[in-house]
Amino acid sequence: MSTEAKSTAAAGCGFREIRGLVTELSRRLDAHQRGRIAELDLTPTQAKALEELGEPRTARELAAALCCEPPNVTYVISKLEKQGMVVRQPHPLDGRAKQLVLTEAGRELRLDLLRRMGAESPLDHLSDAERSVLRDDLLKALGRAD
Amino acid sequence: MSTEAKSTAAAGCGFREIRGLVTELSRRLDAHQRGRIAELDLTPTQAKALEELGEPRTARELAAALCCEPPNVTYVISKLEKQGMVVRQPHPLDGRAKQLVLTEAGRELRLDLLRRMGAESPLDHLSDAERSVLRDDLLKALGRAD
DNA sequence: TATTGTTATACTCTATAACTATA
DNA sequence: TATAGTTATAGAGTATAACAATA
Repeated sequence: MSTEAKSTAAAGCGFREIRGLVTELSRRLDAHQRGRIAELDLTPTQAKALEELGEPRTARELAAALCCEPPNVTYVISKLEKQGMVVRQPHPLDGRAKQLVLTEAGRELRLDLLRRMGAESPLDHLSDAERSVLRDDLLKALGRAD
Repeated sequence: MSTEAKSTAAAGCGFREIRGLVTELSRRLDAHQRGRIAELDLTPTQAKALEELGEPRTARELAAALCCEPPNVTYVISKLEKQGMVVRQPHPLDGRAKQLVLTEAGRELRLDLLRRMGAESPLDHLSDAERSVLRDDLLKALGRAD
């Protein structure tokens, strides 16, 4: 295709190639997860919030977990509340805060979600040994090999 | 299918752990690229378009490459055109279409971008051998090992 | 009649600022 | 005065529909 990228790639395997592979794998895993999430009529952010609410959290804590600002938590939680999946309860220790707590339906939905996400995966064709190797290499790439 | 979906996960390394590692690595690589892109005062989509325009493309082709709809190409290209990086030329074979062609400044910017993106990377601490192993594992995970 | 690119428009998501109620 | 959550509002980005020019 283009010649300018080959200077670095030619030596061994270059940054751009690995970046492309990681991106592709990431997209494939994400696509799989989005499929499971869509099966339950959830948006990705709703699903993330649902995952985080295994234990009650304040809006502030949830915002930190979701890496977003508090108004966005209000936005997402309001939708989940309308669907009857979560309720806002007064915080027992701080009258300003609210505890976001899953309803019975919310807990069921969360378990359903986690079950679906773990059930099948685009990595199923790998053997246990291959997965183990992949994990170790990823850890090494992230600079925290054991 | 087993009712205990985590039986394999608990034993070795599960889907969720690898997904998390791949996502983290992907985010880290993306963050690195966003840094390089921001250095040139570009948005990620502009950078992607710039990369794709190594050869002239029609808006339709660029939309396919960027996985978006044609109006969004108009949106992005109009910005790049205002910055003097690209021009819309009549297509030699189809009067309806337009060829999106980089200007001299656009070509320079594109090369600068590619050079910066390849210059350093969050994978620099890996040896050539380790990178090679990582690449092979990723290819295997993607189901197209050599 | 079909297709290319553009315009007009709406929707989603996210961010900042202002407001309230507690602390 | 500071903090938690909400509301109001604005911005970027992406989508659909309607349109003009061309095939």
